[in-house]
Amino acid sequence: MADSSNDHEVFTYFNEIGIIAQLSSGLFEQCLPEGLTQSQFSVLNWFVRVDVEATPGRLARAFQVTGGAMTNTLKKLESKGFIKVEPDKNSGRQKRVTMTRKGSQVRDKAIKAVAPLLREFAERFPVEKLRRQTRQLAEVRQYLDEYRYK
Amino acid sequence: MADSSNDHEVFTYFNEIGIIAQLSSGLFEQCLPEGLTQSQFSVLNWFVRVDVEATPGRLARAFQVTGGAMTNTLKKLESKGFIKVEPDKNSGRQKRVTMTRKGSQVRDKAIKAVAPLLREFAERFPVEKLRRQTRQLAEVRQYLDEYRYK
DNA sequence: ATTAAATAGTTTAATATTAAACAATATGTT
DNA sequence: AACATATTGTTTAATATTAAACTATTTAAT
Repeated sequence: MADSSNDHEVFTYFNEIGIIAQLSSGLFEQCLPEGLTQSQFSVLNWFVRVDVEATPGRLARAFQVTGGAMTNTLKKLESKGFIKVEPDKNSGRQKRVTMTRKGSQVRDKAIKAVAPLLREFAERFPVEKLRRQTRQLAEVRQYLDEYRYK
Repeated sequence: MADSSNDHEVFTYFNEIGIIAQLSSGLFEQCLPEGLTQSQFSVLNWFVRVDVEATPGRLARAFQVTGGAMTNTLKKLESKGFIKVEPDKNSGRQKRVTMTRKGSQVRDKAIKAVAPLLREFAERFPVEKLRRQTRQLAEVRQYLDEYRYK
């Protein structure tokens, strides 16, 4: 059977994706202001894209990291004054996380800092092509996301 | 201008890639035998795909990690008897790394362990489509790889 | 009502990684 | 030949992450 040669091609596919992820998040992180890490930025950005408030657990699930990792990230963000963490009035074990004005400003600043990279990239790779690829990638992402619960 | 909406689409593109990288390397690593990590496996696999011997520096460059990280990875592999690290006869500061027979066996075992995942994936995503995507991804990878030296 | 089980968040110990300092060796310049 | 510089690899301190133990609270079962 030709199966084992297919293996190699699937492997190569994921290999390319892995390298791109590494390179892009490296370039990306270099731009971030205020010593923001990728994960810290992601949390701030979440508050813009998804919802204005969250529990630590919801964020941990959203980014698929452990609770401990999220506790750590939130501590860093809180100590810089970018988020506020309060006890939930209705539930004694949950907490309520929100982004502060300052957090929102630094998120905007980060977006601006990263924009030139994105623009330059979009010049080289036309957005229509990118959009097509993104659609295909989304299918793959969805497949893998479901696969991990099997 | 419509530039800032383009930004968003480029961002989404890299976001999908980042998530796929995370999920796939997670699934992948779960399969690996002998407590091999992704980086350890990658080094063993390099000895099959690229060359039968290397210096630590060459490997560090190949995987784009720091020298310290490679030192650590090689120590782990050496302690399990999967590679051999010797001083280079011709150069006093370089070392010579090779894979042992045992290392080669465990690499083959890892490949077999991962194969079912790859097969199942290839059933859902036909290899011709994958190949096309891989070609596009390789262009992007190359672009980013050059970009980081600018 | 008690007790058992599940859930939310934190802490701890271990690991993989990086950046920076370091040691040893090689190369180049004068 | 002597000295400065570059290269190779390791070590150290710091960080981000995970898995597992733990605490506190809520929900479910009897």
